[in-house]
Amino acid sequence: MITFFEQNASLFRDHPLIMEDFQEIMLFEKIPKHSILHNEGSICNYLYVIISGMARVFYYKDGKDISCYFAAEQETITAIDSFVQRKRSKYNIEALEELEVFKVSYTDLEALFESHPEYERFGRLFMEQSYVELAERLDDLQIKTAQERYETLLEKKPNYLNRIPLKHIATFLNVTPETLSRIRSK
Amino acid sequence: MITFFEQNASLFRDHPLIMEDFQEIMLFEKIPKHSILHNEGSICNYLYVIISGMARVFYYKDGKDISCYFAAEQETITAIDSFVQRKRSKYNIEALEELEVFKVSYTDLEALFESHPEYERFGRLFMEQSYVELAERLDDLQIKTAQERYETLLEKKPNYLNRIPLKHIATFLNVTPETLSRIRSK
DNA sequence: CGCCGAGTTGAACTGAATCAAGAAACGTGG
DNA sequence: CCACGTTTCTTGATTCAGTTCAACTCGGCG
Repeated sequence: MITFFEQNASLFRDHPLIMEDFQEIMLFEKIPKHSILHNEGSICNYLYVIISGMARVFYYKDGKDISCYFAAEQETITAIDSFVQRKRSKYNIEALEELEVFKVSYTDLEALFESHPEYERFGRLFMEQSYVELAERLDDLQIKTAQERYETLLEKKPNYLNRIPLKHIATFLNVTPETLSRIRSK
Repeated sequence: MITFFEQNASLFRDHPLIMEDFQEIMLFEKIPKHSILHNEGSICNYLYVIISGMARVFYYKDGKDISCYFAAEQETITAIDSFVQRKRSKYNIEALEELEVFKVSYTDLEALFESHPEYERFGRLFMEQSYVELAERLDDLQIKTAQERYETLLEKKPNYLNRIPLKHIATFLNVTPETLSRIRSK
């Protein structure tokens, strides 16, 4: 978890002591490769902070499996639609590698926000950061060619390409596996 | 501004009295049609809550004007990358109609968060909501055809189509004006 | 009026999808 | 540790959704 805080160090500038309370509501867990951490149609009650390993969020469109988010060490993952809005999720979460995570339940997190409102700040800054990253991905998808999207991913997240099956990278980039293969053979 | 709070009523369930402090830092402003509220390359210091009128966020890719966000009554608009991260923005904001807005400066908002940390909650919930909406748009862009993207917009934001020039709708949906025209002629 | 940008329509073109088939990598059980 | 079946990845040929280019219409505004 320390790495997670290092990663988000800027968020804690003003509240260096914040870690301790937060750590109390985190549960360490080992999760085997290929496990499904969350199933679509149910409400997602956990936010996972990844210590080691890799996971993805995906959903089904006309029976096809579409990846829409990956997370590795020091990153977080959850079925955001459900976790935040407390409704049934359209997303699934899968462990792409064996995972070591700290998980935080929605209930505990809410309770923490209630009892220690100073954590709200952390929550807000975290969401702001996430929003900006998502907006960048959307811009990429909106205007870049398949080739450019691949290059952007290579640049921003080089390690994804070694660790994630190409078929998932393909749907993430919104190309077919065939096209991705052709792009890569250059 | 009342409408803004009605729109986001759920956010205020727990803090019904929150409006008053917040209103103090809002400045009412009338902005003529076609004005540029924010220019790329500068830091965006304002969040605008729209009371009447319509605005858009856009940027340039290879000299082409690409719209990536629209906001109408009761919605908010800012150059999010810049407002949040305090860096030069890649985005511009333009009034598509004459606007009546309340604007909130970053400095005042930060000061409010500092002096009344209970507002952080509002900020967090607002960002969560925004994030989920953005994620939906990203999913649309990732897997839907031009036709489907148009239909989704029609369904979610029917009034956009009467009020926004089609060339902007086109770039927003990531199609050419020609394609949008053909889709519509059915 | 006449101009200019916005929108439409048609024809040719192209980036990426689809379909198909083979090669390589993976994992499971013997 | 190997054999075998399954899945993933590659490569080629064909097809198609959407782009590009070009010409024309319409509506607003000086």
